[in-house]
Amino acid sequence: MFVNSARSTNSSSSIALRFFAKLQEAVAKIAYPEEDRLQRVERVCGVDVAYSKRGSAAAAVVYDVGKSEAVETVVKHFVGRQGAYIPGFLFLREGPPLLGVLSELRSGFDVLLVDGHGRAHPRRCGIATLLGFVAGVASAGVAKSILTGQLRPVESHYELVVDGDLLGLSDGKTIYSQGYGISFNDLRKIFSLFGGRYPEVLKMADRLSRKVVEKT
DNA sequence: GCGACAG
DNA sequence: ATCTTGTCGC
Repeated sequence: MFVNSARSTNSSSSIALRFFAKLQEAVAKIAYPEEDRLQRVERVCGVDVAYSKRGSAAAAVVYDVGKSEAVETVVKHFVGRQGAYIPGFLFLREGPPLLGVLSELRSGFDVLLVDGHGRAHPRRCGIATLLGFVAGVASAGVAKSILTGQLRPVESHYELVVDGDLLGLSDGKTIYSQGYGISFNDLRKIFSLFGGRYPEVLKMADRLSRKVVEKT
């Protein structure tokens, strides 16, 4: 399977991208429950990918929030140049390697944290949502910059809104949004749990993936 | 047509 | 994401 990516990055430029866009729209329709689903958030799993010209490395870290320590770690190195990054289709680039490390994890966790957006996406289905759906686990997106929408101050934090839709929560820097199988209220719990900041578990996954890929 | 555009 | 020197602040 190939996807046009050279000059054009919009969803109407390629038949394949139009298909994937439809997939995102379909998953968005069944990903966000109204009722709360997260009973507890004691263990979280953070995933990230790092690159070099020769290849890439994906890391998954299961982390005990109460003890503030990693429970299990998995890293996989992939040889070869990765596919191009296309705005709105990050999952095409990072989905496969992330699914790879997740499948090797033996520890369980309450929610998957993905470096990127979930519902805060043009089609309401970023990599956090799609990865959670494919892996069959509850998930949330944690991004370092906005893809769509704007921040508006509310109380002591910010809300990410677009056309009147509430898509995420932010501390002004990091943006949290619903992934697969969690309500907005569940997202609030997660946001509060990490004080709205970039979670340590994702920093660990970031450092680990970079460490492995740099020696390539 | 123009600008924006997770990582 | 990665590349990459200097610089501001604790």
